[in-house]
Amino acid sequence: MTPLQKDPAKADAIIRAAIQIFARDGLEKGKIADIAVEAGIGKGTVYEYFSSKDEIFHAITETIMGDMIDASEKLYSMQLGPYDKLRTLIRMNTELVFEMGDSVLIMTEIWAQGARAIRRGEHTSVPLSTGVNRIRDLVINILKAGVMAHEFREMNYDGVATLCLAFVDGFVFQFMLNDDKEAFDLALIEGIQSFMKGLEP
Amino acid sequence: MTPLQKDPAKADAIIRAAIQIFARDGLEKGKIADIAVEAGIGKGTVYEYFSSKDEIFHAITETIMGDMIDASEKLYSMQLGPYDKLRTLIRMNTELVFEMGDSVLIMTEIWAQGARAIRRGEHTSVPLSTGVNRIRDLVINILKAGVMAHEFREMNYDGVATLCLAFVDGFVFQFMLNDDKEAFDLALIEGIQSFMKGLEP
DNA sequence: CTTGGCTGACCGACTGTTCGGTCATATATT
DNA sequence: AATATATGACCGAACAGTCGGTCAGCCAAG
Repeated sequence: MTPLQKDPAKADAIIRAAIQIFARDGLEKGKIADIAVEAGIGKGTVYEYFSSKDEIFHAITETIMGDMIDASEKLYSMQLGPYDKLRTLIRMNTELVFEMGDSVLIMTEIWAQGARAIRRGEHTSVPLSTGVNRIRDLVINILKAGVMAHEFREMNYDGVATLCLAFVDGFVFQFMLNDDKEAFDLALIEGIQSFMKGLEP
Repeated sequence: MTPLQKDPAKADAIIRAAIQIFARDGLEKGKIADIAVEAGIGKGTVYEYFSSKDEIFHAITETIMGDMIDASEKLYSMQLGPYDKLRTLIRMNTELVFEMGDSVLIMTEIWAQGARAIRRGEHTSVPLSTGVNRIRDLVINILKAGVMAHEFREMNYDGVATLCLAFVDGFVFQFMLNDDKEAFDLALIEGIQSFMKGLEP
């Protein structure tokens, strides 16, 4: 949370180690002690950089979401037609998430955690939502541009944007239980083709 | 695990209570003591019916997956064309999962747990996989019938089946953070329409 | 000498599981 | 019918292990 003075590289090392450990053992079962060992520092030092386990969760979420948003915005600003832009965005994000490998497990749990927080009325402090909405906005803009350019059919933008994000999450979800990269690639090609066909005029 | 003599209604009550508590507090933070209170029995009695917390997870998974499989198989055996059958299967499952409400949070965590078990090499004891595969088989059969009847285009069955399951998971995932039922319905209609259009010849 | 980043032994709260005992009910005996 | 006996479901206090977080001191640098 607090911008740390100290050694920012060490904060980074802690985050990386935490991702390792939490992915392997789960958010609750993952121990601070193990994170410290993985990061090659003492347990107490972890608390010099993060004030609690929760804050580490928070930092991990921002790190991972940040990567996705950066990649998406970079792609968005490229010179590409809406059709190709959307196709690439979906493919890129899906592969990005898939290749996060074990981090996916963390995001899955953090997602459930966020959903619980929302159900409890704590609509604040769910950085997930803001991140997802950022990408959703990009998608909607691409869709609108595509309709304008007659590359896409008329549509309900919210519905299709949801479908689009659902595609990414759902696809990765399917392969969490079966990380056969080859099958993933095949399915992804067919899936994107089918999805894009659904948007044709 | 063991088929219990004793009062089966009580085992059921425990499962129901456990779903409540785990959905609210999470798989790890949900306490056996709270489950007992919710079920209106003593803490010790829980262990007369289930030998461990893990076994309760297991039972919950089978209960929920069982419901989904039953509904899917029932639909599958109905007299309907492939196009309508697939459309209905997707819609039904998506709504079923959405309406599980808080149980979705449990399934999400169990999914991550299962993925971890698989990564650890314990390919057994992941009832999730068998359940998912059961439904996937139904989908593939419907797709094949549809291609045969020229209701669907030629396709890679595995890829589209994955897309189909991804649709359900992903859609619900999107609405975990935003349980606006009206928006959900709208998006679902548009999503299914778009998806089905992608399968047309 | 002083500063402050670093450390790990330690503490205390927490919770899954156990187990000896209670009690309602069923069965046997008179 | 009334009483004695046996059964096993039920209970919750106690236990034992676990872990997040703290803090008193160490050590390297200046």
